[in-house]
Amino acid sequence: MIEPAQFFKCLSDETRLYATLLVYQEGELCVCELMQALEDSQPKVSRHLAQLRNCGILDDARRGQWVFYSISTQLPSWAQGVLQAASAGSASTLKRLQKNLKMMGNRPSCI
Amino acid sequence: MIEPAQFFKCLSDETRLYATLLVYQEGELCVCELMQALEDSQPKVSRHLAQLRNCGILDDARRGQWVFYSISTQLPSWAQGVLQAASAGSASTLKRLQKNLKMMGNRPSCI
DNA sequence: TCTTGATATATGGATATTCATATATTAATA
DNA sequence: TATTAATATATGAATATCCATATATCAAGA
Repeated sequence: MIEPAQFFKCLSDETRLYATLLVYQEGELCVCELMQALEDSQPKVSRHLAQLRNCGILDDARRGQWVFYSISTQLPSWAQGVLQAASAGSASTLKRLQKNLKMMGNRPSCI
Repeated sequence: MIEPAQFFKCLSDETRLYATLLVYQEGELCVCELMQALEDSQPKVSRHLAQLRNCGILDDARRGQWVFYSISTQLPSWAQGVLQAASAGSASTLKRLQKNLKMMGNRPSCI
């Protein structure tokens, strides 16, 4: 079970925060979708996702060549409350990142 | 206005997290009360409080020889939502720290 | 079914930077 | 002068990021 301070440390990095909030909003996203949305390099995104997975914030599941990330089913409800509040606090940034996502062609989620 | 990632970075340290939650629960506390509650050294507590003040999470007010800290009136509501959720996630630790506080003699708040 | 190449993702190593803490000192108030 | 609080400095630990490379999957074609 994740401790509050560790949870906040994970969300203290913008890449990890927005990756988490995007997954929270969208349900699940693969690495290449998150690269597009966040406009970041593959190794950078991958490393941060690994950290979120190791902390128990995200689950991963491979389907074909893609690895999809979703909010961990183990995440306690207080932490989901934090994500809800953080989404409100990041509304304008999230809107921009979700626009990046929509502009992406050939999204694996749609196959 | 504090950004979500910066806010979470501030709460990612246990001293700052619990100092903030204690102030959130108690209304206001001075440095020496927080030292007792957190069982930490004065410079350590002071340094973290300065950081919380600089980030706009806490306000400070000197009354006589004591400096009292309270939740900033500028703190946006999404951030207060996070503190509410974090309090639930830290319930057992908070209970222990508040016990330390109650055991303290000569509390400035009571004068 | 065995390559070959393309795409997707993860990781090792190197480096630079940030951060927490301890100790010592200073400032302010009573 | 005693108490309370803030700050300066040094040090070690943690962290982020980059580049290069490794692994995994899939799609074609022989």
